[in-house]
This record gives sequence, C-alpha cells and structure tokens, in this order.
Amino acid sequence: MTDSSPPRRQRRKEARPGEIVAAALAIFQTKGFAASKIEDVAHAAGVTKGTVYLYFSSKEELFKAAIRETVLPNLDRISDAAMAESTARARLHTAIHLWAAGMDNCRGSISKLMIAEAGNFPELAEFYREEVIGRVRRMLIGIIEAGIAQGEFRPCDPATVTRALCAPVLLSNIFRHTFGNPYENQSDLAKLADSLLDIVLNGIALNLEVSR
Amino acid sequence: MTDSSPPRRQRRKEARPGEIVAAALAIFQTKGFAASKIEDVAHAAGVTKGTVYLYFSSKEELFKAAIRETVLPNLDRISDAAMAESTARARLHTAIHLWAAGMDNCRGSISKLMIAEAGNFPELAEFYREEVIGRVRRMLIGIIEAGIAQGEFRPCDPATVTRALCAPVLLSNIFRHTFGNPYENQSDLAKLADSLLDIVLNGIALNLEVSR
Amino acid sequence: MTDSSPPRRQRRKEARPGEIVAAALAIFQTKGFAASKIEDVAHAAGVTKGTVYLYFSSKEELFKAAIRETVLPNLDRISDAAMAESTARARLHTAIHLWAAGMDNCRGSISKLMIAEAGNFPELAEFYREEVIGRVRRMLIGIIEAGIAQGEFRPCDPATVTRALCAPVLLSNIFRHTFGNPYENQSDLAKLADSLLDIVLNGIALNLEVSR
Amino acid sequence: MTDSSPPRRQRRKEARPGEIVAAALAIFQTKGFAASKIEDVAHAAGVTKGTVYLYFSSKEELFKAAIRETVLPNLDRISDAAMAESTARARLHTAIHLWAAGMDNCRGSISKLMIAEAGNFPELAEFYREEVIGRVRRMLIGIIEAGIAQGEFRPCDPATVTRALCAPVLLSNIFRHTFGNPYENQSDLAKLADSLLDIVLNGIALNLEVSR
DNA sequence: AATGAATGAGGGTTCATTCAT
DNA sequence: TATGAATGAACCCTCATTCAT
Repeated sequence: MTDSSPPRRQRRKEARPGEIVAAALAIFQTKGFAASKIEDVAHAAGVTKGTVYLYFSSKEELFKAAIRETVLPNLDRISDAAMAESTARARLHTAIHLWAAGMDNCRGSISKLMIAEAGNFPELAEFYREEVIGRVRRMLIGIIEAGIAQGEFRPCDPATVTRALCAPVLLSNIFRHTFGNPYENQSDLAKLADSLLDIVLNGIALNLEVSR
Repeated sequence: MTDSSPPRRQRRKEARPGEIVAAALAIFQTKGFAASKIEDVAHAAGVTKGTVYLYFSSKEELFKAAIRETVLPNLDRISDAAMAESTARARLHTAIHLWAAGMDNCRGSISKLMIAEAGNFPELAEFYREEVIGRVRRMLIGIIEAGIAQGEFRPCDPATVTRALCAPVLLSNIFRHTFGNPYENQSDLAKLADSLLDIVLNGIALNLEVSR
Repeated sequence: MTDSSPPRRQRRKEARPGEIVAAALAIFQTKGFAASKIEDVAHAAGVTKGTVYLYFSSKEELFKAAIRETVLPNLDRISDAAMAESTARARLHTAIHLWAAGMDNCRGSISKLMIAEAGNFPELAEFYREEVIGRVRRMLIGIIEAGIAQGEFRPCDPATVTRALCAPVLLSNIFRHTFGNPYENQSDLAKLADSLLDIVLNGIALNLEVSR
Repeated sequence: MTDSSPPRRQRRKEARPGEIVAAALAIFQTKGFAASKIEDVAHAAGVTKGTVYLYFSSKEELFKAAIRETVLPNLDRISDAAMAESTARARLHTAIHLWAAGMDNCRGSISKLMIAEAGNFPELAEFYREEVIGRVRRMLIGIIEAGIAQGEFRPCDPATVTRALCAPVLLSNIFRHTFGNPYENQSDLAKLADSLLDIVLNGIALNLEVSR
C-alpha cells in the first residue's frame, strides 16, 4: 500500500491508528455507520477487533477520527492556490477545480457520509458544517464579492453563485457513490466544473432581456 | 399519557397503514433506516410494534412503502403544468418552481434518505434513480433542448444546465434537513430557484469574452 | 365434509367445538404443538382465531381436548370383538387387526404426537400411558396368559410377546407419518400384522434347538 | 452461583463446541426442538447465548451438529462386529445387542427427537432416514437373507423380521424417554433383545400347524 | 356468537464491547 | 501490544391472547 515503506514489522506501531482510520473511512463511506461492523474495519486494516479498541474507545470515536483526519488537510492548499491568481475569474476557476479534484481522489464521498449520519452525530455535523462547508463557502463568496467590487462580475448574490457552482459538483460526486457510475456519464468532475463556470459566468440566454 | 389520551385498542383498519407509513417516513428521514427502531415508528404512529407487522411484513417492506407512496404522485402534475407554458424559459421556470415547492412541503428530504440508504437497498436505489431522478432530469433536458432548437438558448449541454438548476435546490433542501435550518438562511427554495434561473440564464460576467 | 348434514348456518352452533378439535388434531399431528399456530387451526376449522378462544381457554386446553376426544372411543370395541373369539390365537388376531385398522384410518399418528409432546404435558402423558397404552397392553397380555394356561402357547413372557406384535405396527405407522410413505413399502398395516403373527407364533428357525 | 463457581470468561476454544453440542442434545431431547431456547442450551453448557452463535450459525445448524456427532460413529462398529460372527443366528444376536446397547448408553433418544421434529426439518429427516435407519435395516436384512439361503432360517420376509426384532427395542427406548422409566419395568434393553430373539426364532405356538 | 385489529411478552440473532491470555 | 473468545444488551419478528365492535 505504501511503496518504499520499511518492513511491515517495524513500521506497524506508529502506523496502526492511521491504517485503522483509513480502513474505517472506507467502510463507513461504503456501508454507512450503523451497517459497518468493527470487525470489518479491523479486517480491512489487517488487525483484529481488539486492536481497534486499543486506539479508539468506541465506534463513535473511530467515526469522528475518520471524519476529522480526512477532511481538513486540503482546504488550506486550495485557498492558497486560489489567492495566488490575479483575477476573480481565475481564482474561481482554480478554487473550484482543486476542490473538485480533491473529491475525485477519494474512494467515497465524505459529504454523503455526513448527510447520512448527521442526525446521529450532532456535534460532528456542527463541526463539519462550520469547519468544512462554511470554510469553502466563505472562500468562494469572498472571491465573488471581490469580483463584483472590481467590476468583473455584475451585482448578484454571491451565496447563490457559490451554490450554483458547488452544488452540481458535490451532488454529482454524491450520486456517483450512491447510485453508481453509470448514471454519471460525465465521469470526471473537472469537466463538469468547466461547463458550470461557463454557464454561470456567461448564462445561456441569447436575448438580452433579463429572464422573468 | 394520563389525562386525555385517546382510547387504546382503537380499530382503524383503513387509516392505520397510512399513519404508519407517515410515521415511518418521518423516523427514517430523521435517523436513517438502520438506526430507526420499529418500536419508535409504532410509537410515533400511536400503535405498538405488533401492529406494524400487521400491515407490513418487514422493516424493509415498510421502508419501501414509505418511499413509494411519497415520491411519485407529484411528478405528473409538474410535467403537465410545465408543458402548458409557451416558451422554454417559462417552462423551465414553472417546472423548477413546482419541483422546489414539492420539496418544501415535505417534512424531511427523501433524497437525503435515499442517499443515505441506497447502499443497503440496491433495488430501491435503482427504482428511485430511474423513476424519480431520471424522470425529472429527462423532462428538464427536453425543455432545454427545445429552447436551443428554437433559438431561445445558446448551444450548451442540457444535462449540465439541468444540474446547475437542480443541484443547488436539491442540496439546499438536503442540507436544511441535515444540518438544520440555521445554515440555510434563504429558507424558501422558491427564492433560490429564481436566483438560479437568473444566473443560469444571464450569467454573471460583465464583459463579453467567454471565461477561460 | 359431512354428507347429509343440515345447511351450514343451522348446524354451526353445536358442531363448532368438534370441528375445531378435529382441525386442531390434524394440525398438531402434522406440525407438532409448538409449531402449530392457533390461526392455522382456526382457518382449517373455517372460523377465526377469536372463535377458538370462545370454546377453549388456551392452546394447551385445545391440545388436551384434541387428544382426549380422539383416543378412547375405539378401545372398547376392540376388546369386545376380541373376547368374542374362542381361541387365544383368534383373539390375538382380531385384537391386533382391529387396532391396526384404527390407526390406518387416522390422518396422522396420535402416538407420534404424544411422543413428541409428552415432555411438555406430563399429566397428559400420564393419562395416555395409563388409559391408552396400558389398556391395550393389558388386554393383549391377558389373552396371551390365557393362551399359555390353556396350552395354546408355550411358556413365554406375555409382555414381550405383546411388544413383538404391537411395536412394529405402531412404529410403522409413526414412521409413515414421520418420514413419508415411500419408506413404508408395506403400506397397509393389516399385512404387516399378519406377517408378525406368523413370525411370532411359528418362529423363523428351522432346526429344533432353542436358540442361544 | 456464589461460592466455588468456575471463573467466567474462560477461553476454551477446543472444548466449547463439543460441550455446546452435548448440552444441545440433552435439551433438545428433553424438550423438543421448538420448545428449547438457545439460552437454555447455553446455560447448560456453561456459556451465554452469544457464545453459541460463535460456533453454530443458527439453532438449526446446532441441531444438525447434535444429531450428526452422536449418531453415526457407532454404526460401523456394530456392522463390523456382526460380520465377524460365523452363523446368521450369531450375527443377528451380536448386531441387535450392540445396537440396543448403543441406545442404552445415551441420555435420551435420538429417534424420539427425530420423530418429533422431522416435520419441521425435512432435509434432516431425510438424512436420518437414509443414513441411520436405512443403514441398520439393510444390515439386518442382509444377515437374514443369507440365513435363509444357507438353510438356517425358513423362508420369510426379512424386512418384517427386522421390524419384529428392532421395533420393540426402539419403541421401548422411546417410551422410556417419553413416559418415564417406571413404565418400562424391563429396564435394560439387552434382556428385551434376548427375549425377542427367542420369540422370533422359535415362535410361541406349541402345535405344529401354521397359524391362521 | 363471532370477528379480527391490536397487543406485548418472548425468542432468535447480531454485534459493540470487554478481558484473560 | 495484540488477540479473539466471551459477553449481553438490543433489535427484529412471531404469535398466543385480548377486547371493542
């Protein structure tokens, strides 16, 4: 799994929790929290049930760790890269694409998992809402507001534009992991992001009257 | 429990199944399928465990009934109303608004439920994908294709436009029922739909160059 | 079921308990006590669950009634017919044949049922042991003892002879209802009884030395 | 429960399945399959319910294991010992006696158990009919046929003779475990077997005419 | 007298958690 | 540190029994 890693025996001790968390995330994403058995997680991580409890005091704690440790690392990188661009349009492009690429690399969808389990883990849902969703949203809204202020975009509701750009990508990824790939014929999210940026920036109407 | 509770052991053969299905839907949406106990459903319906099994042979059958009886009735009405309009733009407007209104009337989000449980109920997921999602999608794509053919819209990918319009509304509704109302400050989906139609039809870019 | 019976409606009231008992016996013999559902008995009797409880206060009482009312009627007739014969040999013949014929007429095997359920109904088992099994046994032993006293039979243990004659017939009937007919290629018990009488009366050894 | 009870949570992987099977057989024989609770079996084996499911996937599997592991080992031994004898008469004697002795050693009666539960477990009944009953029957029939061919026995139906010898022993054992020991005053089956062999070989009639 | 909707205790089974090794 | 046998609470489901009609 790791390429040039030290021989199995030695590296085990410090690698264990990470391996278990990774296995747990995969299982949880595939089957949901309640339907996942600790034994399956243990098996996927190459250990036994008892070992899981050596590092995590309960199934719930394991779930929290799996979410927390997989969710935050990428957000800073996305933000930095976006802010390095010089136009609002380019920042939007960079942010959306990096964010979509991050999703594409995952085996499952953490958002899907959170949607399914938020009701049973309110504190965790709050954490996710604020620290993950809120952070991405604030970043994009900031970019759009700056774009409006600088005359790149016409006056509009930045929150709605953010949704118009993010929701299709996020939902496409969720559906892919919910209903299977065949449904999502546009398999990579990057293309979808491009099309959305085009539509949202330029609209689809040919006449100049504002709709409605 | 003490004072004016309704008499126990009422005989209500006709009303029972509907009451139980309604209670089941509410409980399932709130807690997910696996985490819901039949006893909770029964209690919410004002009966006892055994009564649920009088009308539904298993928890899974109850789940299917709950989905089936809540999902299909509205779709035909939406389609008819949309097709009565004379322009593609008006058809889009009507379809999206009726669809969003249908969601708003529900106590929970069936899509959320399906996303959460599809993995454990493949046949049901397939049914939902084809009969619900696919049907809405095909209707909207048809409207957009006609609009392009008649010169109302510029050439674009109808599937992506459909996503740009639907995904934010659907996801907003899902998030509302996942993370609570406070997050969704734009409480009614109608307004969101209007803003999206504006953005998607007219774009947000001020200069005429195509983005990117 | 009854040929020249009065129209259904009128005869119901007094016929009910008998119909229920008959149905119960059939169901109990087929499936055993615990595996039989009151609803099945009711259905077989053409009534509903509640009606069964109108006549029998519990499933157990129904079981007792089913056994008691089906078991005793034939025994007196058998005894009378046997005693009308003039030789011990003829009495044996008549008794065994009438007893076997009684079994053959039944749909199931009451002995089988008793064997299966005796552990759960000790008083009933005791009743059956004494009033049914014991009575048949005592009658046959009496016949054999008289036969020995009058020089018809050589000195032997009458109880063992009784067993040698009865057990194969009884067990054959039990097996037929346990493992199905194909196993019992000698389908009617009368033939088996004849063969047994021949063997027990005359033996199978050709030389005159007493075995062993 | 208070003083010198064995330590809880002993680890006894090798011994457990055998202990559980033994306990299950005892409970099943006593109460029948349906009326036996897994918890009772577990208690009798000194473990808890969950442990039973560690080794047997269902109540039915436990039942099958209980039958299989108690029934077959003896049959080969009986057959070998019988065939080592030189006369048909001696082979019959040895086979019947060893077979009866095998029953006597058991705590309960497996035949009784099978008779009681066959209706609810058809595959198991078929297995028992063929592998246990059929095997014993075929062995004895073979011995008798050879005895007739060699002039040791007069021409007769070997199947009926087999029944005349086996059924009383088998039924005596069943009755002992059904109605209790007091009924079976001839407590050991060996004596019964001897008497039966005497009766069947030599008959009980004093005059030389064939009966009937 | 008869019904059948409703009840709820009870049993099979699962699986998170513990703990002796 | 790691194991995996053992535990037992909790859940789905059944069905004998009750009772309003």
